[in-house]
Amino acid sequence: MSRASDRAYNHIRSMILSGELQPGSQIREEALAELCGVSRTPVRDSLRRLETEMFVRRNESQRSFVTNWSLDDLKDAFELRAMLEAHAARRAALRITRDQLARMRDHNGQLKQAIDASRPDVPRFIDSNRLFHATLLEAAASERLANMLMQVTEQPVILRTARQYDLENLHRSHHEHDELLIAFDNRDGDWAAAVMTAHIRRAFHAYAEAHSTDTEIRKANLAA
Amino acid sequence: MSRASDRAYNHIRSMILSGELQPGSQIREEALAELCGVSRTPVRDSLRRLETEMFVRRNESQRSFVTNWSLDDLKDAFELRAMLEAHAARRAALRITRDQLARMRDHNGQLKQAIDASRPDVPRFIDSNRLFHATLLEAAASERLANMLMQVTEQPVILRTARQYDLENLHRSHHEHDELLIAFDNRDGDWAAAVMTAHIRRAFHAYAEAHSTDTEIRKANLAA
DNA sequence: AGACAGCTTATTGTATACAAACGCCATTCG
DNA sequence: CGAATGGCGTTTGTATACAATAAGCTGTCT
Repeated sequence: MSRASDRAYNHIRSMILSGELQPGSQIREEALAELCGVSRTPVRDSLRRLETEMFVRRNESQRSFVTNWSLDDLKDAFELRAMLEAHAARRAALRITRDQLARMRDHNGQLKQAIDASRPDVPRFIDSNRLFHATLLEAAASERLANMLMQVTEQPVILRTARQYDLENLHRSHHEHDELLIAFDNRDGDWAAAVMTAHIRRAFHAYAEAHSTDTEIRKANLAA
Repeated sequence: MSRASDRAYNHIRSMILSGELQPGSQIREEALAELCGVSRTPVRDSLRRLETEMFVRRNESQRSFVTNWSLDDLKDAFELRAMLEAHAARRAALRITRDQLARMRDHNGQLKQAIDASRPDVPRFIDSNRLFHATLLEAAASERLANMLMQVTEQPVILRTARQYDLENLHRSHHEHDELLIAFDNRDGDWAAAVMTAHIRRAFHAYAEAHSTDTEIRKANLAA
């Protein structure tokens, strides 16, 4: 999309991600337009897009609100993501090219370097991880599947998950990716799908654990 | 959405479904605006929406075209639909209320009446079928899943599938629905998911068979 | 006091004018 | 002759003004 529209979309999205726009709060088109330095037209486009991505919700009289995520919503998104990624892995196992496989190996190598450093390089981990999954999706060769996966992957809470991984989880990710690559080598769709299911579900588990700890800490702080 | 915008959306969508707008053809905003009797603004909204639903595709320079479906795309959509509906069935089996179950039974009863008449009432079959699946989706209680399923169910080719069922397939649908209801009664998610997978895959098989027959006939006509 | 009607204000929806981008075609230069 | 370039027409993007709708408020009537 064009410049103003893109700018508005990215701006609003990042304001939601950063919490600058609080979950549940109403957002008005004109206010956003001023914040983004564009007119209402591109803002409206962005809001429609963010609405389909479930970042934004509209009430019965067309007013927009930042979506307020419950733990159930999150579980839901992860469940769907696990299913879709497993499906993608199965398809990829049957279709992946030598070149794509080589690129996935490379991305996983980069990922390993990022976590083998004296201090883990989390941004680099996230980037390699993203590229790994993107290449897998390319190998799965289903535009529709790719679109759907974006919808469940680009959620605020999911985006923050990787940052909450401890070192052990980072290494596990690397090993799971490795196993995935072996499954691909063997063109074993069932294996690939199973590894991927476990991979995503572990990610959810790691998040939920960190989250519940957070919640407990927050409760403790409030009590004090 | 509001009146003009809705009107434009439905109008354009139905023109695509009816073939009035040919697959692959370019569509210009202003032309559509005139056809719908509205300005470009609501037309643009509609195009964005139809684009996320993959009815419309845009090239790299933002021009819009009616999506042109390949058999692979179709297979893809059915595969995803089978997976998502099975997931929905599994969730529904664990959550469905007495009321929802009663409504599903009722819809399936209506469906039976539609096909037991001396001449099957296909529109009524389609409507009961739709309500049956909608109630299942309600029982599955995942807004995100519902949105995704819409995306793969509302496709032109899929919408036409039901019309291509022969009488035997109509009856099979009824029986599969019945089995699903028994699985729900027993709160057996695995069973429900398996029945649903078979249900959707049979639908695809029926479509593919009719389609290939069509194609063969067309080829024969061209050869003659 | 409570409820409801009518007015006022806030917010979104639509139309339209203008700006920008892009494709196409012709023309020119190597 | 072919490729590059520049202008023209077409199509989409953006801004803005105005219309429609919904929410909130106030005052009145019961």
